[in-house]
Amino acid sequence: MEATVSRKRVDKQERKREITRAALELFAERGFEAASVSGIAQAANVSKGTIYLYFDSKEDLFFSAVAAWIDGMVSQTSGAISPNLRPAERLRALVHAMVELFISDQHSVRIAAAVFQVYLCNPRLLSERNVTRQLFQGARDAVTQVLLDGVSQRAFHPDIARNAEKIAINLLAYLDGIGLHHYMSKDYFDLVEQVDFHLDSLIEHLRRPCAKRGDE
Amino acid sequence: MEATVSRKRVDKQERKREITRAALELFAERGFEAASVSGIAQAANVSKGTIYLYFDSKEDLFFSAVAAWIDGMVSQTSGAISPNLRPAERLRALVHAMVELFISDQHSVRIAAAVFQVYLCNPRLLSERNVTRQLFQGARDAVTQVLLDGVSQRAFHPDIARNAEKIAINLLAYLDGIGLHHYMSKDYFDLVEQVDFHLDSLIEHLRRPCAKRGDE
DNA sequence: GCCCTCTGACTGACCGGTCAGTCATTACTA
DNA sequence: TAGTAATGACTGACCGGTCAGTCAGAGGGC
Repeated sequence: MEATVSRKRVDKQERKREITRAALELFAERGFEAASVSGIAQAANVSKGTIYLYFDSKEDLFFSAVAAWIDGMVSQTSGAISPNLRPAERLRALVHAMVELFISDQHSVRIAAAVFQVYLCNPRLLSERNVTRQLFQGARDAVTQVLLDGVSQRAFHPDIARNAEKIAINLLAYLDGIGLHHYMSKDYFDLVEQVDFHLDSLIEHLRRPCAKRGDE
Repeated sequence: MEATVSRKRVDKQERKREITRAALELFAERGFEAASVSGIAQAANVSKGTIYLYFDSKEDLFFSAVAAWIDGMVSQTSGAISPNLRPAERLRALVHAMVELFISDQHSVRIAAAVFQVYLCNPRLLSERNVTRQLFQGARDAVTQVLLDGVSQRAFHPDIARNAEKIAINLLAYLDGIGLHHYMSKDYFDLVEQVDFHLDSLIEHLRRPCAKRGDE
């Protein structure tokens, strides 16, 4: 009865971890909606039914996978924080370490994007998961502001003025994703190098509505 | 024949614009996958079949909607750019104006997130739409770097040190989305105000794995 | 060691529902 | 009437989630 060690085939914790790992992989690769539970089951070498022995729903699986990812990041970073620092300093150090880890992890951007979009598209989850609306809006606003302020500060700061065009075009490309493709199909870095020669046609192109595939 | 004013019911361009507008609304609200073509048709007051008279596929509709959104932003901003500036300066001014507009548009973050995730989850599109892989990776890296550098710079810059905790907790909350929810169910802003008193338990909480719903 | 019982982790066929996309039909104008 | 724009019922695929049934192996009696 007591001390029930691993009984049958595989340790339940281990199996749950395996499913979680496969899920995180697929959620990061395809996003929440496009990642199917069947696909995750296949990747974890279990049947779809098994997933539902360990998780209540796809949503539960998603947040469990993200939580496991966070747990991993936190355990990797929090150990190195000196306990001698004052609390506020320790939090700063923790954030700094997590940012470093975040950058070094290939999947981080995709996972963060998936989490962000799931919350964006399901405001209901904010209350269901005890995340206050103010908190989320604060986070969203902070991300937006930091993203945009950061870009504009970088783009216009004199110290990095020589990279301004590169960053600006990156932002434009990020913003439209397609609007510049007819222009960008030429070598983009060549464009940047010769920016003064091409800018007129670029802006001219931007002025015109994007008339892709002709309006018949 | 000439000056083809509204012929049948509605001008085709106008109808296409209406569908595009409804699509952008729903894509922004629910994301690419969760926004259904039927729903978009309903929001545009047309039938689903009509959508396919104007667009080849849902994907085509999505990128057309985004392109229209970009066209709108560009036409709103490019007109104000003085032609007397040197080309590089004009590009900077254009970016600056677009950033301003981006911030002021409620849907911008959601649309950008959707575009970003669609590209993240469908690398195939990068080549199909003549967006070079380098360009996209550049954009992604720029966004990531700017996002994280911006957060850490802000958090650690002495001028804004008094907001550091707020921003740090925002970042943590953004990163995990759920890991802090048991903590955050208390008033988050109270926490920030009394950060020195709560930080120890916060970090203690972060150290422990998130054991939600018990592992049985 | 052997056999039998019993458990529970696991399976995969199946369900109701939704999706993107199609096309025969209708509605309407010129 | 001729011709086109618009429709919405329909299709086949796939979705998340369920559950009756399977079977490897733990455990107990001898």
